[in-house]
Amino acid sequence: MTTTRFAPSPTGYIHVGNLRTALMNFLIARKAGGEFILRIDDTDPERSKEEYVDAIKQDLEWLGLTWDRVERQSERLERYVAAADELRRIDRFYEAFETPTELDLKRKKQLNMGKPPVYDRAALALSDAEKDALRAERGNGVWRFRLDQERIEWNDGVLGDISIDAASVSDPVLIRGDGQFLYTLASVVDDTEMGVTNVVRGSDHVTNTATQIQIIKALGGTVPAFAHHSLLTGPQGEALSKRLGTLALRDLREAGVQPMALLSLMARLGSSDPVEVRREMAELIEGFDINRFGAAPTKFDVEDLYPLTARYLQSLSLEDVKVHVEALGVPAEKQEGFWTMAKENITTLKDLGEWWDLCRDGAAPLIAEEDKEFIAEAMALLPEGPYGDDSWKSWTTAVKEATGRKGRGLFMPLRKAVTGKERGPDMSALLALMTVVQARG
RNA sequence: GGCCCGUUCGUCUAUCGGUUAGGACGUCAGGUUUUCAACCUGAAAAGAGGGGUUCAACUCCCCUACGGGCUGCCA
Repeated sequence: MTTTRFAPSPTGYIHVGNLRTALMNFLIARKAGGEFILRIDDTDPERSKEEYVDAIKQDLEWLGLTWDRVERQSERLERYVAAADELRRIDRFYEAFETPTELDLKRKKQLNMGKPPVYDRAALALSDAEKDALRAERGNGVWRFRLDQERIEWNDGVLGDISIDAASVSDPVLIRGDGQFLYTLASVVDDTEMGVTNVVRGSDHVTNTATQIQIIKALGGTVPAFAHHSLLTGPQGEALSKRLGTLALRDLREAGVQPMALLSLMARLGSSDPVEVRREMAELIEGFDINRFGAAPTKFDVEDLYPLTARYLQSLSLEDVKVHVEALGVPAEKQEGFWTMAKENITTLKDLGEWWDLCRDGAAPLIAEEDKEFIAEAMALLPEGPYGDDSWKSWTTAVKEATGRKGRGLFMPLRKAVTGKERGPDMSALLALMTVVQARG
């Protein structure tokens, strides 16, 4: 069975970058009729917060990314202990005692000499007596996985054939000095034991993947299919991490972005498929193919979400938005007409209020100097509100006869005088919903 | 510095040696709608640079430049 997972660490709110990863994994699982696991990577008790766990779930629920199972790494520590024992047993694990400062110094030296900053495996040469001495002096060391120094290759779902020389990578630390298990080990153990078949993640994990493949094999697991999608950049190509502050999912929700608009973009951006707003998740699932994504960094512009949101809203019926319309206080008999009129002229649902205000209270007129006389004449011909379906037609016909104006020269000044704006809904539909025209005096 | 990946219209991309380099979004211009929007039609718009290989290169190879990632007792 196809099994995928989204594995956020609850150290903050999730943002568009995380969403892209989550969505891809979700779509793959759903398309294959498989299982989608939400795995909370909370091995770090210092930084993990329950509040973020809840927030992540809320954000995913808002988007309809339902998971079949929740797993928490903090509840699986004994599995990691077992894996560590196994690695020791097969002699792929060794304890090292360098302090962070020492390691830092080593790296700097290597760089100065033009050498790659790879851990020199000095600890491998330590005798048991030396280890005991170091342990007594410095406490427990870290545990590193001993890489086989060979080329590690895999066929990546996005990147194609990848080959990384293990000699260019340091033996990864899997257990910290304080005994805490690190991401690389926990992730590998979980993926293997949970039967994860497809791992989609950002290309920032490419090098990890090389070492993880060796660990998986060492533990006797099956290597899943890997796909590393490119990372999102800002519109100028700058690293997105600099802008993530405004790109948390909850901020987008707060700004009025519609889930399907966001999902439609994230499910296709960076692929060869066109970005089109979809009404249903099923359509996104149906058309998704990870192989159609490119390896180059993808520019993402938050602003693109708003036209998509607007389009999505246009496709909705009153039923879909009834609560919002009702919340504005639109009387039942006017709701249908109001939504039909307003939906073409809003970007987010937040804009709805503005149009209802106009219907209820009218608006301060916008009258050009040269139109003053014309508007005065026209307003004299406008009966008192409330208005109905024929009001606009009969009024403009009368104004046309009285003034001889027609076309844009007739309608635009009237639109501005009635609504106070140059752009807006169909005037016939709008006036029918209005109660007061302020320009009438 | 080392390793990995990348670079085609403004944007996301197609092209698996021979194409008028295609599409989508955006932009612009017409049309339609008695007004806005929508819609229809059309247009402008691209192979980072330099070397090779080849009858033929966007496509394969090398170099350079640029972009992204990794190079943690983070994930």
